[in-house]
Amino acid sequence: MKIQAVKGTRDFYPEDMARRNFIIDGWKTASIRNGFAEFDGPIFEYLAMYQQKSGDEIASQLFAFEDRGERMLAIRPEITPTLARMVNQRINTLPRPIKWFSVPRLCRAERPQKGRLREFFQWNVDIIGVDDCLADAEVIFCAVDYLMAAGLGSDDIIVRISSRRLLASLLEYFGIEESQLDKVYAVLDKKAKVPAEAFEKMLEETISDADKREKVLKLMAAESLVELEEFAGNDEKAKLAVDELKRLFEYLNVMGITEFCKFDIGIVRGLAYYTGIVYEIYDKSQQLRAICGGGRYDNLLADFGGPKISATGMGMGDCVLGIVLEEKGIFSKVGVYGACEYFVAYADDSLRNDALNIVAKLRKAGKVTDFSYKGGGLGKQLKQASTVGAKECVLVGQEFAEKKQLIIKDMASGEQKAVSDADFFALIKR
RNA sequence: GUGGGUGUAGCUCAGCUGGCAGAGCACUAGAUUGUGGUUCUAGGGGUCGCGGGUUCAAACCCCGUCACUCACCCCA
Repeated sequence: MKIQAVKGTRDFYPEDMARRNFIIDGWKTASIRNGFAEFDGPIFEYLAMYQQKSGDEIASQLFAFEDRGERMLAIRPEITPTLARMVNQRINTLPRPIKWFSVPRLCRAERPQKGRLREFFQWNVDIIGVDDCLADAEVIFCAVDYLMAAGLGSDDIIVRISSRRLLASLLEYFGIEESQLDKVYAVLDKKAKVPAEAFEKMLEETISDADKREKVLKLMAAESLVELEEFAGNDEKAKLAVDELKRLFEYLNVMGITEFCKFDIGIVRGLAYYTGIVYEIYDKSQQLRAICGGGRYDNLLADFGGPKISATGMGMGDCVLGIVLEEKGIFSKVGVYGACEYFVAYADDSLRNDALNIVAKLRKAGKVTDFSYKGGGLGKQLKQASTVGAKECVLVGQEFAEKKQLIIKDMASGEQKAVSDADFFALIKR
């Protein structure tokens, strides 16, 4: 019976693994550079933990199972609940602000499509215990800092930023009832995804009052914060929300990433738990789904039985990001075998043990070293050295047997020189 | 959950009106027993997704089925 990989999963052959590591190493380095500490939790948790937040409907998209103790468990579809659980458990002893990151492997039983699989990696960066939008600015900076380090610029990506609080207060100010907000959000979220006519029709079905609808349409056309101030009028809540956004953009400006950032009132995000600033990062071509999404979720810890402490964070999956890096040609620079520093080749089988001895010495000196099991002529071995991308070859030939001399060959230039093995290892050790 | 597309060598795919199962890349070996990348030559590798039907004859036509994939729905 031929077994194949499960739908929506990936096999990571060495060349794929090189790309995956390129992404994940970049994430970790950027996180640490920005002052975040790494955490992780178990790969499965109680099913109830995810149901509690997301409802039964979401449970059908979980990989859930029962263990032998009749516990209902689920493979983690996100790590935020685990983060909330872990922080709550030690809330009184953790120094604040809590700046944590994680790169969990996650599973969601959805229909796979471009940029979305059933198993993937997601970089999460969170700041807990800071009310000020400076924390939001720092999370955004961290994401942009990574993307820049990976080789993407403001011509490639855009951070679209809005505020749930602003939208909620303005909609309320317009006279839309609070109970209707979630439905309206769902429609507004479609603004950039459907044609203008279709959008207006959807809005018509949701908001019956033509006057209110007109206001909402005008609001959605707003392109700057200045315009929003006019909408807010004298409404205190709306003004506060606009002020917060203005402060956020000021921080982003001071941090020098304004060119990446754009106010976009169409950013709503489907997730119910966002409470304030929300944002998504997109490929500039806009052909792909979001690379990254995040925002403020001030009720999260409380929802999981903890104190009411504010939090903000973002998540970035490896699937869409991988497509973008591929399209921009960034992956082509990621080598698979590039690490091999020395390849030791021997001219004759009688020199094999000498070669092996040299291999061992090089490895003990910390050098990435390889050699041929088969031997069979220098030509063969040099070919193998090329295949594994060796930088230099150490040739062990008759001159080694006679006078302990090695030939060091630079594989890029082809130049080679003879040195005594004592000199060679003295050079290596420094 | 809905709709489209595709299943042929390890990979990417060609295969006409039904008539011996193909190419490129990759792999292995040789040209080259003390010098790699290039080149040339040869070789290995197939349940044509699976099951049934039509036919003298099916990768090709028909029916069914499975898998993958793309787009919707949804998106924590």
